[in-house]
Amino acid sequence: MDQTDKKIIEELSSNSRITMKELGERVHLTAPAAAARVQKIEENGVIEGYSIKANQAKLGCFMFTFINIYIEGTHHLPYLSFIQKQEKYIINNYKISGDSCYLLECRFPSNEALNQFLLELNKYANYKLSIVINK
Amino acid sequence: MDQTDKKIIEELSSNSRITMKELGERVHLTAPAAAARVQKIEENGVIEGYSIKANQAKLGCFMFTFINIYIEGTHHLPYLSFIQKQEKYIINNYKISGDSCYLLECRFPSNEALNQFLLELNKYANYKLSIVINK
DNA sequence: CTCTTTGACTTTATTTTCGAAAGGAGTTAA
DNA sequence: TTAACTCCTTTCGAAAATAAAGTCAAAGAG
Repeated sequence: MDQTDKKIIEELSSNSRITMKELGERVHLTAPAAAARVQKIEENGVIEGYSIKANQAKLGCFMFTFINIYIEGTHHLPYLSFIQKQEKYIINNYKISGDSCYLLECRFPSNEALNQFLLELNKYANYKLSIVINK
Repeated sequence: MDQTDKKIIEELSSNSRITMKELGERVHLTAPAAAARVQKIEENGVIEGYSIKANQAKLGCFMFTFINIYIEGTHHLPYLSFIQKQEKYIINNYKISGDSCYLLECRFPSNEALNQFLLELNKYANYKLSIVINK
């Protein structure tokens, strides 16, 4: 993991569909050399996958939210199995140290979907809702 | 934006370095047809970019945090210009409705970097720190 | 000091993919 | 019917990826 590898990760972060030839040029390598490095970085688990940045609003999900989860006592399992079933709304469930137990990153297609979700969620945990206005 | 387009976005979300030929096969199209659709989706702004999922811990950033930002009064500009200068640590700055004004998503390479950042941050805003233990 | 090994790179050659162009099928409307 | 449009496939030359072979420098052993 030298400077060239870091540059490769930087370049792929900003555009992962770049060709190996172009990537090579940007880090002063030939295409095969760049491809070999990328493969090694993948094998080391530093690159876990290739994805897109999608505009959620244009995909019909105009509500982007963070939900702090508060669970009394030590029975986290009912909550955890609940959110596993709700994967279509949930982007990430962070276990955190601090005020609350978890921080849920979610998106919803409508107010109704959000409302329904919160009603269900309330059976398992208390929450504090934050709606993202802007990035 | 029909079912095929949604499938394309799904496939590219899970692997954006897939070839147009393979993408086409997965959505029952030829390579040129798939490429044409992807281009349209890009032009519509639904796909904003192509990126990687990098393992932050293996990149040497073992502290992943959320920081709730509280600003008294209406002078957000000093804070906003401060975080623009701190881009190397900051993944996202969400403007939110709810308890706090902003939610900062950050990663730090060390406790010292975090400490230094918080000392600086405190000149512009009050905060509440949450450290991510697990995803 | 010389020989060998190793690792990272380049060069070359082959296979695969891309991307532009042309054309066909289905739909809509005059 | 014909024209215009959309969306697709087929075709083919250009570009990129990939595999294989060769180069070079550093490190270690005899």
